[in-house]
Amino acid sequence: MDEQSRLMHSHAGVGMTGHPGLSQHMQEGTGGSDGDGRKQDIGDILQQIMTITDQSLDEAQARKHALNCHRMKPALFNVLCEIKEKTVLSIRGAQEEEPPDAQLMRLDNMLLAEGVSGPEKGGGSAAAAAAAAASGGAGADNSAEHSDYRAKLSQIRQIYHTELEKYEQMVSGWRGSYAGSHGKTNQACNEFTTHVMNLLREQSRTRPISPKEIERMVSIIHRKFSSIQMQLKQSTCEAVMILRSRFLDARRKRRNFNKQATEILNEYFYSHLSNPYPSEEAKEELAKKCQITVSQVSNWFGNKRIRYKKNIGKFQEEANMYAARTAVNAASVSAQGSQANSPSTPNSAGSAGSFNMSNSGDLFMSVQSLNGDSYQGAQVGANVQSQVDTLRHVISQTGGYNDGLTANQMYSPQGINANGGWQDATTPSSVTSPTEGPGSVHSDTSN
DNA sequence: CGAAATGATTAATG
DNA sequence: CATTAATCATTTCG
Repeated sequence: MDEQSRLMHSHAGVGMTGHPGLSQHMQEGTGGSDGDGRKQDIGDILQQIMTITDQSLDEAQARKHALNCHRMKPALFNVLCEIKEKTVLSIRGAQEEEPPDAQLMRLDNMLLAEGVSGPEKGGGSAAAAAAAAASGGAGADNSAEHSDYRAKLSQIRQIYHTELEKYEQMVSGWRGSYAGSHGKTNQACNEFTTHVMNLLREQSRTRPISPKEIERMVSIIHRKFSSIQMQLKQSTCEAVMILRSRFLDARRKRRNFNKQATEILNEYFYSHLSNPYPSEEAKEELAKKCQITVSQVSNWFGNKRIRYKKNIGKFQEEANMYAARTAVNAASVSAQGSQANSPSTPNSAGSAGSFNMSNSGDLFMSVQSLNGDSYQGAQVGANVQSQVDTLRHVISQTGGYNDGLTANQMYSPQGINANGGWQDATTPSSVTSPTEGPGSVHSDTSN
């Protein structure tokens, strides 16, 4: 205590030099007669301040009042404020500026994108109703699956908003373009700030507290609150991410297509085996028939192609089955038009046995070019092609005469072809059956 | 229950 | 942007 008072003393002495306010007060206070008396006064005041907390409350109040009324008080107060200001500034001058939160921006953007911080569409309790209504509208299945997700999301949003409101603060000039809501009511923060300010003001009567310091205090509070806010945003983001991965990852809610849909898809696949890449329209058609989306059709074909190619043997049975079925269909439908089922085809798609695509590709090419030249529409080409595909299977199933050809022209029992797939098959322009050429194909198929 | 089947996602590719 | 290949997560099957 003694030590401290001496310290204060010396400080006061230092501060006195060149302090207009102090000298002014001094003059009017003591009349400027003797310096020792003034020092004595200051010492007394300081002593009283230092010991004030040791006293009982009533005593302290009385002493406080007395001190407040002391003639030296304003001057001393100013000096102390100034000293404090200086020391504080020297302690932490530059490191005030916090890093301009790029992360906060990211979080905020994400929340906005996720529909959490955006405009509330169908608020709290109405969320379930909204979901229900939506389920009535488009894609009942889809929305029904998502309703749970939406309910949970709106729950998160609600919590987020109520919490945010508490910590929201009117940061006056904090990134002008920043999308946060500025003018919102800010219960907790404002409340707390006001409380602290009142407290400080109250204390400032007996304790050296300058307006600047109050300001700084407020800014500290605001920073704290904003960091809380950020934490809130962060955990909200986390929650949303978890929710997303739990509900929106379709892998978790996979349903097998119904049998009928699979039949349709397989039918198409095996009847277009040489080029199982449905056009956009074809995909739409299939999607409609199967009651699934176009992208599901795409997925299906993607999976099918890759899995077929990977292990043709496994699909042999299936292939034959569908091929036979569609072959029967084709035969019965266009029985008289084309007796293409005759195995007399010279090139015979000898490949058929192992489903080499290069041969079929050539065949396809020739048919296509033929169509291109002639008046026939593409439709015919497709028909022919699909029949050829199915026939190849029938032939292969029936077994017979293709072994030799398979042996010398065929390789890779497991591979589609050496080039690796359907894609390449259509590209080579050279016709592999030089003896006959397109003409034979024409005669074979359109006869 | 474990393995196979299967629909969806992802990274790489042209 | 469509496809392939690898992979994931689920469903179905034995």
